[in-house]
Amino acid sequence: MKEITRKDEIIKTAAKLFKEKGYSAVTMRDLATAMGIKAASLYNHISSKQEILKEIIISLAEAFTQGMEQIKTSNNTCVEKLNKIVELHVSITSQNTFGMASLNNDWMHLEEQLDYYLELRLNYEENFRIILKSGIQNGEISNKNVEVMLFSMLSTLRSLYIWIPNKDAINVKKLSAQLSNVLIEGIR
Amino acid sequence: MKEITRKDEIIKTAAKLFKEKGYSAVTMRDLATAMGIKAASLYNHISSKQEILKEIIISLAEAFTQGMEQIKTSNNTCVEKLNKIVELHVSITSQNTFGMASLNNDWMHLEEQLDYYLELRLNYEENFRIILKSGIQNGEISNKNVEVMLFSMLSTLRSLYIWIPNKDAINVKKLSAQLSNVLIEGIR
DNA sequence: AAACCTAACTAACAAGCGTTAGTTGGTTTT
DNA sequence: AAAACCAACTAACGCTTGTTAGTTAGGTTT
Repeated sequence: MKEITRKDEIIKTAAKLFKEKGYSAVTMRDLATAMGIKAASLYNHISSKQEILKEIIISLAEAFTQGMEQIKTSNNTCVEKLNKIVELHVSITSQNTFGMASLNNDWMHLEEQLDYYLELRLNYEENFRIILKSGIQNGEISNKNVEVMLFSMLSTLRSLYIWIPNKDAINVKKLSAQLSNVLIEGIR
Repeated sequence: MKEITRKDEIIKTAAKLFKEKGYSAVTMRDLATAMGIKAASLYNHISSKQEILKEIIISLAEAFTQGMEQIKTSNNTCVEKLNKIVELHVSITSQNTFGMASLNNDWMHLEEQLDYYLELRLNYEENFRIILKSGIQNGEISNKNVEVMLFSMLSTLRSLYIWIPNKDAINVKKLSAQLSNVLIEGIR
């Protein structure tokens, strides 16, 4: 169950390269060189370049969807839910900064799975929006433009992959708390 | 002085395509088709694909540098300076959402100009950081982690290109005010 | 010992890439 | 009317792309 297959290694290496140059600029020969083998040998483990991208992006998108589902069905206050969302992003991102780059920058190169990805994303954003709106309604959150708030928070959370150092040594709880504080309470 | 050259049209069209698929995934034949001509004809106006990217990115990076220079030498309060920075981003982005996508996503594909771009970016971020720090020092800004604040604000401002509708019809002042409010005062 | 599996290899393919050379017809300048 | 310029064209180049076919050596299972 826990063992790392050769395919996993290829996907992980690919994610690293995709982060640096983007999906389109990374060739199968680049990837093979990084793995220390020949390009053709990759195809003993994966069926296509596209499959690698799909594996990276869809698994992450589904992790976010699942995390959001848990948060929305919890009976926390809206602000607590927002805290949990921040934590979700910090947690997932710190465990896979490379993959998050693909999720953010290369999703448009998905082929078969593009519609599915877009559906997940739209759903995620809508759940986020609902939390903000009900927070305004019950007075937890100040009555400002919802779309501006949503955009601001999501932009920051989506950019975490650029910023989070690439090690598990990161303190998820602490960083999440600092981020939540800045995002929710402002900087004044 | 004001006339739009054929080269300008090519660069503008290229920026639009680069936003959709990224620099590497856009071929000179794609660009030619979008212009209604053949790929070879492009070379009557530009010297290389790389030159197009350079023109898009460097002109924007220099616009930000110049804007920041004016803000830092003004004698406004730090919070007012932050307001001006937000306005700078909204203003530049609303005038060139396509180009901003390249600036954010394709800068690593610059060749000769990569070092120069990185220098401009580092300088811009440092000036931003100094404004935040002096705001904390004189009590205008709450004493939170500077890097978290900087990261949060910059992430949001850099993502504007995804969000701002692609027309000049946008009300720069109004959107800037809303954004500043959310970023500085928070959402509580 | 035979059969199978794994993970690499060499060689090659057809398609697509950025770019160059040389040409053409229409417009503007001399 | 001649010369120069502009902005397109056709044809082709050498190279790189993702991918396939077929092979091989070593380890595991039957």
